[in-house]
Amino acid sequence: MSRPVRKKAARKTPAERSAEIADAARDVALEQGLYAVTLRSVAARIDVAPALVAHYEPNMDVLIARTFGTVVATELAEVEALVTPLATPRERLAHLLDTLLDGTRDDVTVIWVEAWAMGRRNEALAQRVRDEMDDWHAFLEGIIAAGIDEGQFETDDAASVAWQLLGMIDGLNAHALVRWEHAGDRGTRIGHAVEGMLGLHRGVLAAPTE
Amino acid sequence: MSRPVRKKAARKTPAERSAEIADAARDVALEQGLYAVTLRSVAARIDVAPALVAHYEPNMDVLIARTFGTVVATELAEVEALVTPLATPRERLAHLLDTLLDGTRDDVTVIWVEAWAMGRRNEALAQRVRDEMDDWHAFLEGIIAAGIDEGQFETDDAASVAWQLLGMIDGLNAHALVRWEHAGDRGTRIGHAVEGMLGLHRGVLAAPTE
DNA sequence: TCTACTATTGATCAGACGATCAATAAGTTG
DNA sequence: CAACTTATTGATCGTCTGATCAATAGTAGA
Repeated sequence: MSRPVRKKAARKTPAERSAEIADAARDVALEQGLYAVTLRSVAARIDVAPALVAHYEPNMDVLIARTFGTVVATELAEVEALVTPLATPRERLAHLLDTLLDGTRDDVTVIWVEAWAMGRRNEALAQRVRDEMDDWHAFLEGIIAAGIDEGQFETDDAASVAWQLLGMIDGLNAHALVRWEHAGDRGTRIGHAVEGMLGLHRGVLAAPTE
Repeated sequence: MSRPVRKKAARKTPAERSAEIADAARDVALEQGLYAVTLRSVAARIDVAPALVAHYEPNMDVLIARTFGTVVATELAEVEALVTPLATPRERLAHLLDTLLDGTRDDVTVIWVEAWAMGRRNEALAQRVRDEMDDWHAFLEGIIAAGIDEGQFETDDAASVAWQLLGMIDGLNAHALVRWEHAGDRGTRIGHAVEGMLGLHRGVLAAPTE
């Protein structure tokens, strides 16, 4: 006689349960992508009835949008913490590129790519995507502007360079999702493009800092 | 008394029907994306029973992969026809960038973006994506190699520049899918980055050809 | 004309999805 | 201890998905 695998879940405070659901959604998204974030998958992960998730999240589109937001905002915070301490804008930029293109963040890349596609059918998500892109853009622009101030970079439009850079990073990472062979060395030779955008002499960006 | 809307479809030769299904799948993909290419949506578009589509396409993953392939290969052929007649590699490259970043090809961009995401669950599609990326890469590399031969471009690694360029184009276009404000002027200022990659003087690429 | 082939169909299956709702039970307040 | 609130549940609905299969009906060839 096999009995039901799950007993009734312990009653928790709304705050606790809500956080638990958010965490589960985040984990599912990182492991299997945004399309896998469903009522049932989230419920199963915390061993709870699907209806409970629906009770806390009356609209799945919103949960998906929020999950995207937390994943991406977390990544930005991590990269910021990693790069900001560095001494010069040039170092910060070089280290940022190395970090974002080292091929260890495919889980987040999938979420970005799926978000661009899903955003056309999920306006809450689209809004969130725009917001997070704005945050990333502001971060990059800050580095570039600092470089201009210190006379390291030369460009008349830091904002424009920033979104070009973002596009480049996101595109190269997206390419890697299908394991395209050429995507392997992403990051090793992106330097010249960036040097071109910032009026640097060839090789300056990749050169070791002394 | 409402009668069934559809009579039995006229019997066609396998070749005809097969082509009809392929066309319908392509139209659905261009209008609503790859995720909308389903047995039922394709069948409905040509006013035929879903089972008939299944009869011709025993596996939807394969139909989706093939649909992606035709859409993307067609686009490549169009761009090639547009650009190849131009006199110099510099002109070809400039015109290619203008064309691909003019914001009129979102339908194809969606297909690319969805394909990168779907490719992780659909190996047939992933293989096709890699193949089409190879074709695009070869095309770009050809232009760049020609530029090197003619002394217009300066780089030691045309292949590497080619995939960086691809990444840039795809990333910037993907950003536009969620109608990010900054994505509006994609293409107007991509020049400096390319100039950096190709050792050109600033502004040379965007300058009018005389 | 008779036969063989097969294009096309409706019916149906099992599996997902989001969502809703009445019933239960755990906890809180009086 | 009783009354109330509400976290949690199972059951269920309607809709979508890919897939299978026996039955029907055009068509081509002998």
